[in-house]
Formats: sequence, C-alpha cells, structure tokens
Amino acid sequence: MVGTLDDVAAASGVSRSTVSRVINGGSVSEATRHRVLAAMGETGYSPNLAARTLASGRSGVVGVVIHVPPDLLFQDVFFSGLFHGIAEALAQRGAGMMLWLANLSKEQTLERILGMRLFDGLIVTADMLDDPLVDGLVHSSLPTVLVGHRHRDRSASYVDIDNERAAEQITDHLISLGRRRVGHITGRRGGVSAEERLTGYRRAMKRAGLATDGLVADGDYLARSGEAGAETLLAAGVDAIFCASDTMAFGALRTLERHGAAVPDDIAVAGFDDLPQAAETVPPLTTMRQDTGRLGIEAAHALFRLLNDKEAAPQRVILPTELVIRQSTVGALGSR
Amino acid sequence: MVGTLDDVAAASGVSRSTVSRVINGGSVSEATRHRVLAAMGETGYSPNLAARTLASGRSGVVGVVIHVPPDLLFQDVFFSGLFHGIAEALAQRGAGMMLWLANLSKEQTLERILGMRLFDGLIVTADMLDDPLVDGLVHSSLPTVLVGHRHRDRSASYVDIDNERAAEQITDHLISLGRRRVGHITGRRGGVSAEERLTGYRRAMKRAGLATDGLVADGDYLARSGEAGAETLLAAGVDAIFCASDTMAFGALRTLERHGAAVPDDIAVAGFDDLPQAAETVPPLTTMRQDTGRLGIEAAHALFRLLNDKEAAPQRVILPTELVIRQSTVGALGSR
DNA sequence: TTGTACGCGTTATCAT
DNA sequence: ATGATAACGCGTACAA
Repeated sequence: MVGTLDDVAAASGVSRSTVSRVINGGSVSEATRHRVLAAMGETGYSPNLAARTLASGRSGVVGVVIHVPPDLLFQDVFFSGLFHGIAEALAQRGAGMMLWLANLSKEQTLERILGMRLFDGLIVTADMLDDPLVDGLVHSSLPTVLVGHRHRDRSASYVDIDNERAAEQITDHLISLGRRRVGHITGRRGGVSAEERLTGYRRAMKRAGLATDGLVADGDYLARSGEAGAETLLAAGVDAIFCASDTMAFGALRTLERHGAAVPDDIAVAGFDDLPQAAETVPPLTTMRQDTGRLGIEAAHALFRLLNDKEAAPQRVILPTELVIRQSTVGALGSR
Repeated sequence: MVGTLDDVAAASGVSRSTVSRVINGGSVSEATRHRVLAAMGETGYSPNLAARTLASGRSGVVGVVIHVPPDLLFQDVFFSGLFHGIAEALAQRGAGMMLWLANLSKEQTLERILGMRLFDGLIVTADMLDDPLVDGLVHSSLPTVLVGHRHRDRSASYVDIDNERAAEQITDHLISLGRRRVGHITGRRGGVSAEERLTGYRRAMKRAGLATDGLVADGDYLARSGEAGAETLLAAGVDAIFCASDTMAFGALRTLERHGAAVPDDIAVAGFDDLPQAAETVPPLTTMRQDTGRLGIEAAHALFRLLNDKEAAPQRVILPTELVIRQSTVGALGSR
C-alpha cells in the first residue's frame, strides 16, 4: 500500500485539496506545506497516474510511433539514433514513453493508440508517401510531432532536414570536381527522404546540363543494396556515385574494390549520414552529416512546446546538414 | 470527442452497466448485445484507459526495463534480439509497452516506475551482480519477470539460459579436440552471464586437469575487446580461445589473422550467441546458439501467466542452448 | 490560505 | 438479464 491523497491529508491534519496544492503548486502557507511534505515523506506517497490522468486529462506519457520492422530499428542507424534522442529528451523532462513499432498493422496500431486516450502527445516517424497511420494520427486531436514530413503535412508540426537541398549540394560537389557521369543509388523508394534526395540529385545534374538516364539504381538504405547498385552503375560507366546512405556507400566501396576500380581516381563515392565508420573506410568517405539524435531531441522539445501552450502554432523545425569532404571524392588532395 | 460509456448507453437505450458488460463479457442477451455493438460502431467508442485502470486496477500496460546505455541496446545483439521478442509478444497479446532505458539513474528509474502505479507487470533485465533497481522492482508488489537472474533471485520469476553449463560444454568441445591451453575472453565483468560463463569454462578446464592461469582476458562482449583479448592470449601461448560472445570472436579472428595465426590449426576459436554473421566468417565460427528473441517472448508469456493467475507460482524458465560446430574449431574435417 | 463538493469514465456490487 | 449506485484517486471551481 502506497497510500492516497487522503492518507497524507489525514496524517498532516489538512484537507485533501491542500495536499493536492502542495503537489501541484497552488498557494499554501509555508507552515502547512512543510507539514504536508513531511507526511508525504513518511508515507512514501506518490500520485496515482490513472487517477490523475482521469481528473486532469494529462498523463505525462507520450506515445512514440516508429512503424518499421523491429529489426530495422536496430540495423538502420537513422532509427536507432532518432530513438536514442527521443528517449533521452523525454526522460530528461520526466515524461514516460510508450513505444509502438510495426508489430501490428498500421490500422491496428492507429486504433490502439487513439483508443487508449492516455497520451498527452505523439511523436511519429513519417517517411512513407502513403501512410494511413500517420494520416490518422495527424488528424486526431492529439498534439503530434512528425519526424520527417510529406507535402500534405505542411501544416502539421514536424522536424526534418532538407533532403532535397542536401542531395543537391553533395551532387554539386561531385560535379564541381569535374565528374560528368554521376550515378545515384537511392534510398527506399516510396519513402519521402529517398524521393527528395533523388529529386535534389536530378536537379543538380540538370542545372549542370548533365543527363541522368540509366544512372539511377534503386536501393533501400542497407549495405547489400549498395553493393548491387554499384554493380549496376559500374556497368553504366559512371565516374561518380552518390549513395543516399553511408551504409550503402560502404557496400558500394566493397563492390568497387572487388572490381579493381580506384576510388576516387576512377570513381568518386559519396554517402549520406556521416556515420562514425565513414571516417574509417579506405578511402575515408565524403558524406552529408546529419544528427539523427538531435532530430529526436528536437522532436521531443517541439512536442513539449505544443503541450505547454495550447495556443502554440504548429512547430516546424528544419535541422542543418553539413557536407563533410573526405578522400573518397577528392583523393589525397584534400588532406595533409 | 470519442464519447463515453454513457453516450453509447443512451444511443442504444440501455444502462451504462449493460454496455460495460458487453465490452467485458458479462451475460447479456443476444438482442441487446447486438444493439449496443451497433451503437458502439457508430459512435466509434473505445474505453478510456485511465478510467478503466482507476476502476479495475488493471491497465493492460507492462513496463519493460532495460537499464543499459541506449547505444548498447543497438550495438549488443543480445539486447536488440531480446527487445524484439518482448515487443512482439506484448503486441500480440494487445498489451501496451512502456520502455525504460538507462536515461535516468537506477534510483530515479525505480522511483518513477513504482510511483506511476500504472503497470500490470514488469519485465526487467537482470545481469548485474549488484543492482538496486532490480532489487527494488523484484521486492515491489508488481508481478515481475526477470531476464537473467542472480543467485538472490532464485525465488523470483525469471527466464534465462544455463550460462555455466553452456560454457562448460563449449570448453569441453575444445578440450576434446586435444587443445590444452584453452584461453577465455570474458564478457562484461560484474555481469552474471559473464561470471557464469567464466565459471563454466574454469570447471571444464579443472575437470580435465588443465590450468587456467594467465589464460583469462577480460572483455566486455564488444568487438574491440575481442581484438585486445586475443592479443593478450596470443602472447600467453594459447592453442584455443573461447570468447563469451560472437562479437568478441569476430574481433579475435581479425587479430589472429593480422598475426598470421592459422585458425583452427594454430588456434581454435569459439564464440557464443550464433549471430547470423557467425556462419560467414573465415573460417565459419563454432559457437553456442541462444535465441534471445525467444528469451523475450518467453519472458512476456511468463508475465502473462503471472497476471492471469494471481495464485500462480513464480515462473522459472531455462531456455536450451545448442553447440554449433563449424570450421573455426574443427577445420575442414567437420564439413563436406 | 483553506476546505467543500463535484466530476473525470470505468468497473463492480447489489438489487431487481 | 438488467439497472442503480457506490467506489477508484485525483483536480478544481467555488465558497468560506
């Protein structure tokens, strides 16, 4: 038995409401506050979340929805970094975290989450172009922050990076080095980030007057698709490859090495993410740095802003990315 | 507005209690049940978790406590597999999952979890010899299932493998191949699994009349410590190395290759876990298979048994492990 | 500053 | 089989 508000009230000789006030910060005289606090210490009282939620409508719990196959959460650094950031930020603010992965269908997940009516707010990954789960959540009455966003989410709250611009920038870098047949290995097609990076790549190529026919290979962000993509692009006779993820770039490097193609002399290679390993490859990988942990933290903070101010406008946060130039594109020139 | 029990009652012309009965399976006539169900469909009603929890004392939510640094959750396959299994099993049973990692101190975590009084039960990893968090949770009034267990947890509910016996078995295998100076690279010292595997290794060696002085190198389950440990053991002149994890074995193999030591001719190598990559190393790795996903599933099932039967005895589940013999210990002999 | 009284949405007990 | 009605533990107008 942990006791209730009434127990504390009885123990300290005041009414229940007074105890409630010292907990929630109402105006209480210093003397009684002291007595109540003492009583709370003895009984080891702590408020019942269910009762408090029922009475106040706030639970202090936020739902985190990452509807991807659970193993992807661990394989794909984007998700693990993101998750890490969210967990940390929520814990710091004393919020509970309820997690939903892709163990159920999107429809089931949606129903359960909205049905519970327990959460103060939601953090949801939104990378699929067509996603009934995200649609349902965004249009629910719950304060929701998306990680990533589709065009239709323009009026929602979200945190994201500018994928298109980042891809354009890294492609520009390749072109500025004199590369003309720049290939691209995409991320998971149908995903917003993949499509936008592809768009950015295409735009840079077009602006430089370069064709992209046959220079795009579909990937899925994972290493094996990088190997396969490089194989394809090698046959297409590229002189540079921009991979939509570092992980794919690692795979591409392996393929190129197996084929005896020199990097960057024959073919320049660039990735996206700046994973820790990107600095350790041979040659070290040029890439676009993004901080996925920060993305998670910002998502949590945006949500808190929404929760603390009912009138708050939708929160939209675009985090910066940074081109990190290493030897996989500039050879030894760039260093020492 | 999602509506309340009263709304449904009004819409279907029955009392609130009757609606509650059709939801929770009381005895209701087929006719009224039908009307109520229809009304629920229209209003899109779904019960309020907080209210239900307050009234019944059951929330349908279980707390999952994996108090390790969040990045370890992703690096260490033991945890990711475990987590995966737990998430899947809970989702299947329609239970919500609230997750606690090491974002707060153990004391803070303990306080928050017990303070909430929202969970029906708890699943907690227990690998540290001295862990106030686990102690507090086990001694709380909440039904709790441990993953792993210390000696002092003998009377609690847990799922685990027999680490000591498994280590003994794999060491026996090495000895049976004629190896005499079998070294061991341990897991995280202070962890139950690491200590027990060490004990099992020592026991097998002792029984065979072999000394272990200078043949034990401390590791931490991760690859780098495997490299370092192999370095040490190489200098100690071993003819076999049993690593407490596959990940460390991968590191050890790299070190041995760098030193030009032939595996298994000069030095036999064995791991623990049977990760997917264990079959892909050169040579393929002999190892002890354990199914960490299954461990998570069993933990969830054990908890459900506890929840469904208040009188249930403590659940104790020891999952089997399996010695998988590959070329890293038997060379080409074992195959084709 | 403090206390009273009601409501939050359910479940559960007791009549009927 | 069904319907009142009392908890469940807390927040909060409102009154004092």
